[in-house]
Amino acid sequence: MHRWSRLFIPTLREAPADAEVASHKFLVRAGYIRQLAAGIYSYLFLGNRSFNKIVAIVREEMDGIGQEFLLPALHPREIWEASGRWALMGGNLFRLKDRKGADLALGMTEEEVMTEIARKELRSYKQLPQIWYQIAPKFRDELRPKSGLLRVRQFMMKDAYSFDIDAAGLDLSYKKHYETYCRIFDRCGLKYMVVEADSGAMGGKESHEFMVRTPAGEDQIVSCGGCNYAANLEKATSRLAAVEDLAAEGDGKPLEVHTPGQKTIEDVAKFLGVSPRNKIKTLALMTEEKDAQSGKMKLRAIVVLMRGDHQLNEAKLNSALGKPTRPMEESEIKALFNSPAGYLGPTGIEWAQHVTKDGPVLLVDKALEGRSNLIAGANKENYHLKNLTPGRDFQPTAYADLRSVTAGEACPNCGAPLGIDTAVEVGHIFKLGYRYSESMGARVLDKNGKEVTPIMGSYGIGIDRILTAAVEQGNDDNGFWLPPAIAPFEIVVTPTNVGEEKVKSAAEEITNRLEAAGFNVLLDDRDERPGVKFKDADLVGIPFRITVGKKVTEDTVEVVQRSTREIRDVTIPAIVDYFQRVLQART
RNA sequence: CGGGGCGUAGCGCAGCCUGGUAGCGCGCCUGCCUUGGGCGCAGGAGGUCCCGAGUUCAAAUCUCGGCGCCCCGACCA
Repeated sequence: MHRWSRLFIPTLREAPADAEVASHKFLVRAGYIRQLAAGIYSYLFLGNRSFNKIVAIVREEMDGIGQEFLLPALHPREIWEASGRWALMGGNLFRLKDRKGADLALGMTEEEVMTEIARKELRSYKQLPQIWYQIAPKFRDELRPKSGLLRVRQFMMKDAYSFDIDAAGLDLSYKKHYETYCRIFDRCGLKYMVVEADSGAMGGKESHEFMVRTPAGEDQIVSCGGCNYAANLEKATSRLAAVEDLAAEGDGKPLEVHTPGQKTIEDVAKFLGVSPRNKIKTLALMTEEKDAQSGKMKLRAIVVLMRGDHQLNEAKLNSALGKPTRPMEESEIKALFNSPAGYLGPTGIEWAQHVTKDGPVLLVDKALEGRSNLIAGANKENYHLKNLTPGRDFQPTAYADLRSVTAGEACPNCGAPLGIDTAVEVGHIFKLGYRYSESMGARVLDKNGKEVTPIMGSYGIGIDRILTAAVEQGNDDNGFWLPPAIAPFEIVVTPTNVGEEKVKSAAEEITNRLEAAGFNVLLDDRDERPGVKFKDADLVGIPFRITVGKKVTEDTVEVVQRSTREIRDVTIPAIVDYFQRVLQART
């Protein structure tokens, strides 16, 4: 029997001053977690119980489609070199040296280790498909850990990897994960959305994120109220209303206009009496790439054109270019384009006509494709150009979707207005493709005895974030309530006065019977005043409370549902039946 | 890495400007009392004032250096 008086459940009346988000405040106040260092937390008794329940659900569901491994967290530099990520991951990868001076890394994901096993062991198409997973700590040297358990340096991840002979096989492995993830999050009692996602630094094509809406989240998700379209802002698109182009002025050729001191889009549009929609926003960026001949890194100018009222989406730009960029400095703009920074425009510059060719790259957002008589900087202090038409007055390297969707724009599928919410990512599935199997040299023989590279997928779930998201999803001023499936206890039994023999023994009896029926029950046998015990019961995330008080003389207790505060009298003999009915859905 | 803030008892904070006895609330311990929403009374324990150096007769307080933590931004599977 779990007696509160004997357990370590250090609840706090006040939240630590540095806690900002609800989950952080309450998990600390409720005695679930304690901080060890920035982004590093210990789980105490209640936290660990909840954590273990989540792990059990994930494991049970994953065992339905895959096999569990346990991989080392300490990785030799060599395998990260082999995949190319030693250089790519930058500061986010924890690195250390052993006493001999050899470089090691703490695993942030395990594509390399899993692929290394596949490379050495998989020989034949007959061994495929494989789905291997593990539940293990991951490490990230975050620039800024924050929000309690939401962005941390060490966390527990369920990571899975699939190996298939061909794309059709990968589709199936991916689908299995998609469905399994839905079952996992359903069983954990989370309200979640599945959104199309950008695959970012992972490479690969198709990708979905499992998101829980909360203001504490760090992701923006775009969703449609009219259909099931949902996507991460990094990936989302929308249907734009047609824009009326300006009429050509003069002979229709680019026409210089004097715009003294007008630098911003807003200023220029107002000054010329046009809408920002008829203006071109010119953004100058720099990226680094390897020179084909010398093999040395060199800078490459990237100029991006957006519709005046649109925002550049960095994630989209990154995936269009395949590498990150930084803003160009004023001196660089001057040196490369002989233009003052506020008046840069696309004309009169020899743009590379393909990304593989030398020269500055001109990427133009699709919203400008087919437009005419636009206005942009003239590469000359205090002047802009009218009558600009892409393709006629300048030749873009390429058109691409580079724009961030804004709330209220039309859904690409059905046209209904789109909404934007903040959310926290609890799961992410990727079709990786050949990136790791190729670079690390995994090969199997196919039916025809020919060597082929297996195609991979990778699939993650943040265990800690399931708990955090659940707290974010269910809390009020007094504390939080977890879904029964992941709560440390489903029921807390609160005798109002342990000094009264009848109350005390009834509480014990009820606890015994519920435990015998398989429920997780916490008996608050502390000799405290009722107010203290009620406050604690409200705080610690347990979804049901049984108050044992005066009504024991009538063989009756009160059952309180934490989320709704609904109170119901139940007779003691009926208590087990009652919870079997109410908690029936639990697994 | 840029900007801002903080570091004094387990938690929340005051004291610092203007150098001299380290303080408040909650929590904790003992006793009495009380028992349906963080009771009441009495007594008590608990501090390298983040670390180091300096100035000074004297430093929580002033100066310099370092470390840690939080927030905003940048970054981000």
